[in-house]
Amino acid sequence: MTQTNFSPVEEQLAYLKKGAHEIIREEGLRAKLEKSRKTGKPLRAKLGVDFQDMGHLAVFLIGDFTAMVGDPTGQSETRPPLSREQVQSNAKTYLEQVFKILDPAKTEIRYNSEWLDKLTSYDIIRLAAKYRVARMLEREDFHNRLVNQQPIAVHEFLYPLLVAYDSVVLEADVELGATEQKFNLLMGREIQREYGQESQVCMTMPILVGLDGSRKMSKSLGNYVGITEPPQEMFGKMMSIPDDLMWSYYELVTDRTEKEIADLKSEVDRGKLHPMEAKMKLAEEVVGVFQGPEAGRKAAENFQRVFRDRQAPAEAPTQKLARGPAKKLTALLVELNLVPSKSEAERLIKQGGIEINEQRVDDFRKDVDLTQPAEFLLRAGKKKFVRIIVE
RNA sequence: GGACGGGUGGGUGAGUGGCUAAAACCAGCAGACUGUAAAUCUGCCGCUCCUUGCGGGCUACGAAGGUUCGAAUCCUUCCCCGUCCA
Repeated sequence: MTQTNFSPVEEQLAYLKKGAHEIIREEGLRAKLEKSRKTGKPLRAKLGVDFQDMGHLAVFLIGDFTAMVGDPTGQSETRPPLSREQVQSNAKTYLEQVFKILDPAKTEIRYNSEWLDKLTSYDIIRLAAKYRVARMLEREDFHNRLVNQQPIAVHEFLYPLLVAYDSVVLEADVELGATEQKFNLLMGREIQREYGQESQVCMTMPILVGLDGSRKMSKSLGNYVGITEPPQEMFGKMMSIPDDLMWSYYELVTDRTEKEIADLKSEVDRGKLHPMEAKMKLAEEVVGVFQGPEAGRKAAENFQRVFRDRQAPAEAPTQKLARGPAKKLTALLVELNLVPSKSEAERLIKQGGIEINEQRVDDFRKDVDLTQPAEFLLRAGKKKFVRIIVE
């Protein structure tokens, strides 16, 4: 796991700075990088992709304990505590996604219940004694709620302390987080010092704005692209973002350098490159990052066929059907899971959303002949295609 | 412990005895349009059956009972949530 030949410090630093919003403190980071280069000991980064690329060790921390306690959100609301089962199933999904970007060999997965479960009341009170209420209230969210007379539960004060304590246990050199996590990250620095450790460097990264172009990307807000989603889906979602938002995605998600991005942008601004072209490129690259370049290219081609040229996709999923008596089209649509109910199927047909072999179907009472072998392409709505084979 | 307020379709939320499968908005879906799965416009938007009709049946307004020809709407009990006071 140890790796002795790190790149020169300045090189590493430059790479790491791309996409980072703020580094507290850059000097500290430089010092740590220098030390690690000398000793050949990789830095331990609490959640860090880029660090891994530089040969350091990423520690992916799953806050299973804190999730069960309930997280304070930025929405000035208290998130409900999750059950152990829920947390476990979430963790599984996280890891699935995480390993799309992190190299498992250079990643350490830790669950914070591992140590937090063991803390005694005594330990917790001692931990709590290391921080002041006034400092706690510096956090904007707490401050606002206090001023507006909205409730703040005591455990919410504990939460940042525990997050900070995680850094102590992990002996983190660097912690990465979204800008909104800055408070927690900084707290890690102070608490580590209290426990006689060298303070971690905090790197904050801009929050990725969701597909709606205004709120942060979040699964619960439903404006997200899942990184395990099928390429087609991912591509489509990327195409639906507002044009202006492209650049931030280019910066945060793709490997392009800032200069490349600036060049692209100026081409678009000068009308030399069509915004749609730029966005397609983006979508292709984003898919490429998670699913491989090949998948990106295919998704792009497919998108052009289906949406620009309005043709059937190159390859539609196929469904085999056993031969049998003729069947109502509506029933068939439900059976194929293209539509949730027969009523919905009827509506779709009435609205002209069903095509068989590129021919719009307008009789919702139509029967589909299944008595002899056949093959046809069924289209339901804009994006669902199924190649049916009756055998 | 006390005082109020509230639980309605995927979400917000109107509706206080029939005209309500339930306003409006959002989300979703389809069609048109478009550089796009954006924006805009139009339509749809519980399930199901058929003889596809301003058709029939079923299910639905926290839960269970009750009053009534008829209840999301009135009564009873229960469960849950919120705010304020202690």
